[in-house]
Formats: sequence, structure tokens, C-alpha cells
Amino acid sequence: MVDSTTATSAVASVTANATPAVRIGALAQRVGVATETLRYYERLGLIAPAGRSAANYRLYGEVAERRLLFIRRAQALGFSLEDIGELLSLHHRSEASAAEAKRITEARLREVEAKIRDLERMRRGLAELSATCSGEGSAAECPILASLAASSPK
Amino acid sequence: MVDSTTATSAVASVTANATPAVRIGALAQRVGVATETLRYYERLGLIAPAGRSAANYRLYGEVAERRLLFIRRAQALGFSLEDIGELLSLHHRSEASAAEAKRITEARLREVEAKIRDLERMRRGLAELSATCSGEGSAAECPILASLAASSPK
DNA sequence: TTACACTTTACACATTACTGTAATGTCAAG
DNA sequence: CTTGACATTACAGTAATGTGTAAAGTGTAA
Repeated sequence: MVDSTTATSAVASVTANATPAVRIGALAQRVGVATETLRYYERLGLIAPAGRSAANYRLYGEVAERRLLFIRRAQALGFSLEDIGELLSLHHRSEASAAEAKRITEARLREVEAKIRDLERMRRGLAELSATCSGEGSAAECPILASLAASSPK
Repeated sequence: MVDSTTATSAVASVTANATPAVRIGALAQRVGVATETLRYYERLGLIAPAGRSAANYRLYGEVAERRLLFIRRAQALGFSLEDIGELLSLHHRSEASAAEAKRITEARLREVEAKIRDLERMRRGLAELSATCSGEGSAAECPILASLAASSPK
């Protein structure tokens, strides 16, 4: 695809780096996100290119890729991008305390548990509704619609 | 608060109605939503005023209130406003079939179940993370951050 | 009558996490 | 030298469900 050596050769801001610098499209492909997403994350302060090419293209090293994988793993656990920003900041500020990370994790855990309880209530309600309706007959006879229209939510 | 009799007396489009017509603010208060929400639902085609006063104010009867309660009950079960529009439409079109309502209900049930499964996975992951961290020490030693930064999500 | 609450319309903004567009510049290959 | 893929910036739009605002008109209580 793209040979990054020519680009890298013209770079001033990237100090001698073992891993070759890649441009945004290459990095995006490696971690499986869109290039727009990477620029979006940059606006949010989650990632930044290691430097710029002579043509002002963003150049990323291995650090950026690890950071992105961190983001993706945290997202899979339900952390918001805002949470993730905090976690990343803790991660590189060594004076930060582990207690902070635990606090964020437990807050998210409680939110997820609350959401599960809500959904469980919905699930039971929907399952009951579904069970009452044979699917035969007209809408006028449908117990689902009758139940929703009834004065008490049963 | 507001005496609706004077307003009602000037109405042409509301045909002789047993229940007194109320204005948007009164209806909103009765069902516990904001007036803006009622206008929004009207734009979506979910509710409509029974008529208008001489001053062009929306006037609602009992039908609107029942419809709103239908909407709120359906929302509590996780139906989207779009779903709700379909359900309401089924409800007043008598030639519609009960099977339609059942189909919508079961589709929503499956979505809710899928969401619960996702959240359960997150809950387990978060609980594990939380358990690994005592909350003591610096961020550099925090197993939560270490785990998120690790190459394999463990 | 004056003050104030309520209504109207049309439109912008909030949230979260992107996604797309326009206008323009860069680069390797044929 | 042109073509096509890739990059840049800045800004608008999406989904879902509302919330808020402005500028104007209307209704009611003191």
C-alpha cells in the first residue's frame, strides 16, 4: 500500500524512532476504525500523532496504536470516551492513584448494573405481553394493545 | 389554575364533548410531561389536539390523555416512539391484525434480550477488573490500567 | 389597566460517538 | 502528466428523544 519511509525521511518533529511512522489511513486500518474517528479522538484529546510529515500529514508510532487498543478494550467494557480519557490520563501520570481508576470502574459497574435491572424489568413486561397474544384475530381483540391502552399497566 | 369553560365556549371545531377540553399545559401536567414534548409528539404524529380554541390554542379531551398514557406505558417497556406510532395506528385501525402487534412486541423483546446479554458481558468484565484492584498504591501499579493496556484483553 | 402566566410558531441545542462533505493539497504509479 | 488514492481543515449531519429559545399573541387575576 503505502511506503512510509519516504514520508518519514522528511520529518523533523519525530525524533529517531525504532518503529516506522504510519499515516492516519494505515493506523486506522490496523486497529479497525475510520480515519475520521481518529481525528475525532484527537479533538477529544485521547490520542495525538507522534509528529507530522513535511506535507503536514499525521504520523503515528507504536504508542498511538497501543493507546487505541486501550480505548477499544475500555469501550467494550462500556466506558464512555470521557471515562477513557480519565483512565488514559491516570495511566500516564505516575503520581495518580490506583484508587481513582477503581472509582471510575466501580461507578461504571453500578451504571451497567442499573441498566441491566431496567432492561430485565422491560424483558419481563414484554415477555408477558407477548405471551398473552396468540397473534390471531384483529387488532381490536389483541391483548397487547388492550393492555397498553388499559388504565393500569397491569 | 385555568378555567377551560371560557375557552371551550368559543370553540367551533370541538364537537359537543362530555369531557372538558384542556389546554396543552394542563394536559402536560396531568400526565407528567413537558408541553414541548406534547408538541413534539404531535409532530411525530402520535397525538393531536381534539380541536383549537378561538385563539388557536390546542384543546385536548380525554382521548388524548388515554393516548399519552398508552405512550408512556409502551415507553416504559422499551418501545421506541416509532414502534409506538405503529402500535397506536394498529390500535385504531380495526382491520389491522393482532399478529402485527405481536411481531413488534417480539422484535423489541429480542432487542432487549440482546442488550441484556451485552451488558452482562460488560458487567462481568467490570466486576473482574474491579476485583483485581485494591485501590492502594499508584496508578502505575494499578491492575485495572495494566489490564486495559495489556496486549490481550485477558 | 397592568402584570404575569400561558400559548403560538419556527428553529437551535443537548447527548454520545461518530460519519459525511467540501474544497484543497500530496504522492506514487502508469 | 495525469489519475486515483490518500491527506488536510472546518463544519454539518445522523440517531433518538427530547429541551430550550425568541418573538409574538392571548387569557386571567388584582
